[in-house]
Amino acid sequence: MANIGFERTQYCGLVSAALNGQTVQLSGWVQRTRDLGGVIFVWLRDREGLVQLVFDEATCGSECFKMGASLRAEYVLSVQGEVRMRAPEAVNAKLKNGDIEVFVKQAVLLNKSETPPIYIDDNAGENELVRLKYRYLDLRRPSLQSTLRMRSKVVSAVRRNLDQQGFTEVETPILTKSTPEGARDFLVPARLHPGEFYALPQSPQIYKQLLMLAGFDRYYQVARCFRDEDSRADRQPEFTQVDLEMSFIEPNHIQDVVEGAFAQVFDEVKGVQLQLPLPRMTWRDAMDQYGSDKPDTRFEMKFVDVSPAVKHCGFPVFEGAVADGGSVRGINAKGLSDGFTRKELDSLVEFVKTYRAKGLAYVMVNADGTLRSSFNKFLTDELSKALIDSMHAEPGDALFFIADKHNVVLQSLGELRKEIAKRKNLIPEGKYNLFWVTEFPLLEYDEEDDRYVAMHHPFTSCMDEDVELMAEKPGEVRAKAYDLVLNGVEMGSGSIRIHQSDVQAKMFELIGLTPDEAQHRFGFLLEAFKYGTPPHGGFAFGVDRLVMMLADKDSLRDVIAFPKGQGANCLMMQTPSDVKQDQLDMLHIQLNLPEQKPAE
RNA sequence: GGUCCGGUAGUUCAGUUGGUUAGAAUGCCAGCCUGUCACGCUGGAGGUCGAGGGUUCGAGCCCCUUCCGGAUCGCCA
Repeated sequence: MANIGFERTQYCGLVSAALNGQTVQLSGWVQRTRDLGGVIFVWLRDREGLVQLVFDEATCGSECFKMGASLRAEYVLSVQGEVRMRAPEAVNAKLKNGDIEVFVKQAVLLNKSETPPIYIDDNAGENELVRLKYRYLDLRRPSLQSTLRMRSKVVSAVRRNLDQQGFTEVETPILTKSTPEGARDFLVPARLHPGEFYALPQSPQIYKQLLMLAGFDRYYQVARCFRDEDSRADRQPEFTQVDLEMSFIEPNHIQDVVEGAFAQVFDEVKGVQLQLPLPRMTWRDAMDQYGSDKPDTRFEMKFVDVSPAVKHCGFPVFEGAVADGGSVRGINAKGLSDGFTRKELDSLVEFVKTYRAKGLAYVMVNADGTLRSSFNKFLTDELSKALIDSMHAEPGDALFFIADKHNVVLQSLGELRKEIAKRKNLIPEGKYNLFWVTEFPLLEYDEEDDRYVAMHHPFTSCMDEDVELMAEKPGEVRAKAYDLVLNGVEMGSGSIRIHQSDVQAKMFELIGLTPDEAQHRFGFLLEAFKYGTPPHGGFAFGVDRLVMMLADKDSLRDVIAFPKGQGANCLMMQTPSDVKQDQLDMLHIQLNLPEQKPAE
């Protein structure tokens, strides 16, 4: 067998009828073989797709033919051969290039493979454990390949867009300082400073503000961020965001920049033209109408506050909630009065209970105008009229109500709204509702700690018109903070920052940091702010989530090459892992592990 | 920290009321086959039923503990 090397002339998936009659060299992995005895068909795969090889003894010679018969799945192969049209009856319409095949003249087996534990096929459904353990094989799948290529295009589009708008990309440290607010930090011991630790950044927030102070004016970074919190399908401990910051800027201008970048991404990656400027919705409206600061506006079912109508209705559950300072709100599932079986309704009751709602009340308006409800005993003529009027209900509608404390009502009814839309297919496909939620509260009350905490982060400035509220009603102060929301998912958030040292100090005080603590944690920042800090603000959005939405995936694992599992671990590398005692000794770290159960 | 789902052949799964030697498909191995394309045909190998303990004459199945994976509430400024 001649040594033909392995450098390709073409990608397998790109061989087409246009190359008919030409000799090509292809390199890739064996997808599948069909040995018919006298002729062997082999699908060869590379990043661009498949092509059918034909091993015919008359064309390739006996030695090569014998090798062809020994091929197995995932063997690495390079072949030289002639592209030929297939006979019309032999065309495979399922292959992109199923009208041609490559008659092998020479071949070299570059590597063998063990029988792989997973099939390299999008339709195969191994469980997550196997997929993550053999991630390098999982990544051979066309869907993961195309998603990661889409991700690369997204980041490229963002970079080009921001570069064009005069931004400078600056890298900031990964080894940084632990911050008391917010998520748990990942800590890194400092060998040269026994007993002291770096923290991995939750975001480059402070660095980018210092870059504004330093006069860069427009900064961005594709930044890796870390949070030591429990994972979810849409939350990884390690993630990537596009982080940007601008000086001498108003919120509208930052939003313009971000919109421009998103428009370019949607255009280049999906061929979708976004209508700019994007719509705005205040946080208050979002909460009142959808019970969420990241509403999914692809479908209706907006909230109606029926508290005034039911204040004295005689139904203890409704009356009680209002009397306790809570509320009663409802949604109208149009035309679905017959859409729910008894069992489904029960499961919806259970569903809202996971969000701490005590129950779910419903009224079905039958086609003939009669009513079926979960609280018939209390549903007087007067109450039904009040509810039907407030909910704008018509025959055929299904009304759902939750009565509880405000935040419980908002969250549980908001989740119910989404759940009903999902179950009843009320969400239109291929729609991208991208918009801003503005005027977030500056602070929210943390009942557990009995203090206010920053809703966005403690560097956020408040709206000028709300400054006077600060002293007496801090909970009502609105921030110059804004989120970007896509189809009910938070894409990113930003704000105008505090740029005055005294205001920043006051903010730390407001969220319960003693002056000593503030000085210890952020003294450098308070000092820096004294040296001519320009007004500035910025934004950051999650690359992983954006790609997840664009690629229509349900899990971040599908858009990250080497993701962590639920336990923030890596099944492939077995991380985290223990370390040698001398490594710990060098760091002056002594383990204090919980007692192991004795092995039985 | 809580709740729920799952763990049986390399893989995806079935396994009835607790009852003989734990099955199917696919993959794998061997043989046959010159137009397959999820090739076909014949034969074969392949199992710590996640682990430990208990109940029982008898456990994949019931009970307890535990490990692993996933979803989710809390948490995630």
